[in-house]
Amino acid sequence: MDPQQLFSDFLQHQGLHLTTQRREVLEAFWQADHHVSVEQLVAELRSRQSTVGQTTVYRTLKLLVECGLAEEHNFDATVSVFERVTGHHEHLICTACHHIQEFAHEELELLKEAIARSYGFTLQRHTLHLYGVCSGCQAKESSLALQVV
Amino acid sequence: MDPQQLFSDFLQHQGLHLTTQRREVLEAFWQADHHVSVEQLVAELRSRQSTVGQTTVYRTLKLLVECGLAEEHNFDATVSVFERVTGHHEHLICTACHHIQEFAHEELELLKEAIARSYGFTLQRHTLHLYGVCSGCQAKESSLALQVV
DNA sequence: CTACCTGCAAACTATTTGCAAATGT
DNA sequence: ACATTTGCAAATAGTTTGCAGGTAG
Repeated sequence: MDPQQLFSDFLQHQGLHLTTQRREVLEAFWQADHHVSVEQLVAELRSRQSTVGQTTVYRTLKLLVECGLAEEHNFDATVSVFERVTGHHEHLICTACHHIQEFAHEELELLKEAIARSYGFTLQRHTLHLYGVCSGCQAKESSLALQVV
Repeated sequence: MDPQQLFSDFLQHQGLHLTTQRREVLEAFWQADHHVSVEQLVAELRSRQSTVGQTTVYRTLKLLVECGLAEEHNFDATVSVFERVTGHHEHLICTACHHIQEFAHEELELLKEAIARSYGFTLQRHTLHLYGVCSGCQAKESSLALQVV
């Protein structure tokens, strides 16, 4: 479904207003990199001649999370990053270059359901973060090691 | 292996000093709840008549993470919590009462290794967080629903 | 004796909030 | 009309850092 439509419906249902700023934030967010921080999103908006304040970006992203269009992640850092929700997937995070590789895994989904059930938990959501070094950075590291030697 | 011994060896190897404060922090940390925030650990130390400052607790926990005795987690909150490292395990987090249930799962470990390998990643560590409602809170919620009705 | 450590206070950073003016329905 | 929204500036909260005096090796 069209995200603008979904957002608009959500706002109406909550008695909230669909403002120019909220439309601009969603549009920029939806077209930006898959993972953006508030700072990055503000920069993107500025480059689009939008004058939306950073406070509004924070508040709008919170709304987008509420209506299920966005997901917030912390990974390792102190800044939160937001990603648009399309389907569920997990993350492989390179600790060297901070590249994020997404992946989905059917078997894992089933496993996780079974585990939660066995502990009497009703699952709401989950995050699987695999931290490691990606192939590109491994190549760089080994050539660096040669130089040092 | 004895954690105090491991810590002592680690410090010596790094040319750092084993101070009274560092010994106290490790001891309190090792005996405290499985998951503690800095604030909780300081409170625990105070109740033991220790006068260690909170800055030192932050710095010592960082050292404990470096030498592999502690792990830092953020879960959903803004505060970091630290847990002592014994063996690897995952976390089920109750979003209602914030209870944390730990579990280990052999099959999952293998799966995760296979996934990382298939994307050319060399795995360093990973976190699987399952968020949901525990059985106790589900019971409370349903009785609450009856009252409202 | 020398480099490391402590703890206070101040700095820092990401995020949140109060409020007066502006805006959507 | 009227509640909601905006954006600035100020507050907040967790964590980090500078520094002067103290301590381990």
